[in-house]
Amino acid sequence: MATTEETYHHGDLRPALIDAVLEIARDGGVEHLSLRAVTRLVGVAPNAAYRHFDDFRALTVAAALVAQDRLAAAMREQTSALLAQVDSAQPAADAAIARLRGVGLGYIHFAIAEPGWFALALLTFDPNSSGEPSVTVDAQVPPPFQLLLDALDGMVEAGALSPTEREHAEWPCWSAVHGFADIATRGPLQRQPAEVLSALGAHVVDRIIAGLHQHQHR
Amino acid sequence: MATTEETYHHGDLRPALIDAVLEIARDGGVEHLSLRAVTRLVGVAPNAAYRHFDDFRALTVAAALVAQDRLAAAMREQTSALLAQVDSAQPAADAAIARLRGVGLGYIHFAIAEPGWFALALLTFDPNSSGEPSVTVDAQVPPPFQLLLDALDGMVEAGALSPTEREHAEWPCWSAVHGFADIATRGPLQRQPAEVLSALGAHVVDRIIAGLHQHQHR
DNA sequence: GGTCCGATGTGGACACTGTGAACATAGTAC
DNA sequence: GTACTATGTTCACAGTGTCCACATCGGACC
Repeated sequence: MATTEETYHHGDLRPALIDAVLEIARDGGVEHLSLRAVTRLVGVAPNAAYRHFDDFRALTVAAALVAQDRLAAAMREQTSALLAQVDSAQPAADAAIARLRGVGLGYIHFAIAEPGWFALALLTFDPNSSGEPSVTVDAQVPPPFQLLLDALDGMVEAGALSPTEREHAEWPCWSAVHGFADIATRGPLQRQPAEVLSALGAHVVDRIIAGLHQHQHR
Repeated sequence: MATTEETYHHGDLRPALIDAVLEIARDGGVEHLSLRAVTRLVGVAPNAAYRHFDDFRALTVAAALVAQDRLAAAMREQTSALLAQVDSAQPAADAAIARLRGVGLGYIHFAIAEPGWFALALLTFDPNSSGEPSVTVDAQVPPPFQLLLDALDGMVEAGALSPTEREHAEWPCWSAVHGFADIATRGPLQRQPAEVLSALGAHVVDRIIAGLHQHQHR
């Protein structure tokens, strides 16, 4: 990995620090993160980080954005895999539903497979000091959330969801999927084997998708 | 409040420490919790806590259990309030549904109204050192979760849910409600006004309840 | 009634943490 | 070759949880 020889000046410290955060978060969990552990891993003095980040928090957020991108990538992969199983002869609504399932299952499977990165990805929000209310984070929609919005809009286009049902539909979906990921990761299900979590996660996704339609109670 | 005069021995330190944790968590948030802050508030040396708790973590968990009880109490109140609106002439299924809604709305409203206590209540789980898998925590079901299980069983008894639909139904419900509380508390909705959160929360609860029935997609 | 003893709280110390200020070095531009 | 700027280092400080030795109280025992 060290293509550049060891010098007094590291030369590529900023990305190296972010990588170190990702590595520590991956196999130690977010709670083992510390400025000193990160710089120690890179082989540099703790304060060197302050040339590239205002704060330890800022470093953490920069790495969290990377983790968020990986989460989004996993969701896209899962979506593609499910869409590939849909026969092109089937109605468009089926494909739209498969896409929405992929978004949810991708989120959940990433959380199960990479709990450290998943926890890291959540550190974007938090006590952002100043804060006038904003519907999303910093007027910029995080990529994973954008995937959900697009999938829901696709449902409407495909006729799988009425415009009325579409309203605010992102919140039930996001709540259920994120909530399950949290329960499976930090909550009462945290020690369950991956197969169990995967099966329960699929059940959660199917139930919330079913609930998007506003039918009468029987 | 000091019925016992100030002595060298505090005399009632254990509950006092737990109260202090609750107070700090309530208006400072869980991230401001520290052994030293807690003992400082009580007016005692940091090490005094070690006569009553193995660990700072143990103190924290003890307070978390109290917070969990208060959460459960809020859920029971909300459930009673909703049940009171149901006419006794209405079918039993309506009452069962109202009860389930109360469980979910109670959870969400508590999280919105007391975010510090809510975050504290979640600290029960976590890296419990050793850990063979257990479906619930320490072979003991937390009171808030038990309320959900009872409400779902009540749905079956009232005929509002088939036994097949009842299977694993606790996870979609818990995921959606807990997930929304997390989003509203620590996530992208954290700065929204309480009315907005309350309305969205109600929407989430209604959607997940609708999804419990396994009808066909239209 | 005096004496011991266990329960409870204190003080000091240690290894950590994030962060600020002052200093040192390397590479670049003139 | 000499300045300058970017980038790391070193030292220092306040804060954290936790361990160890000590102080002090209340109650039990003879």
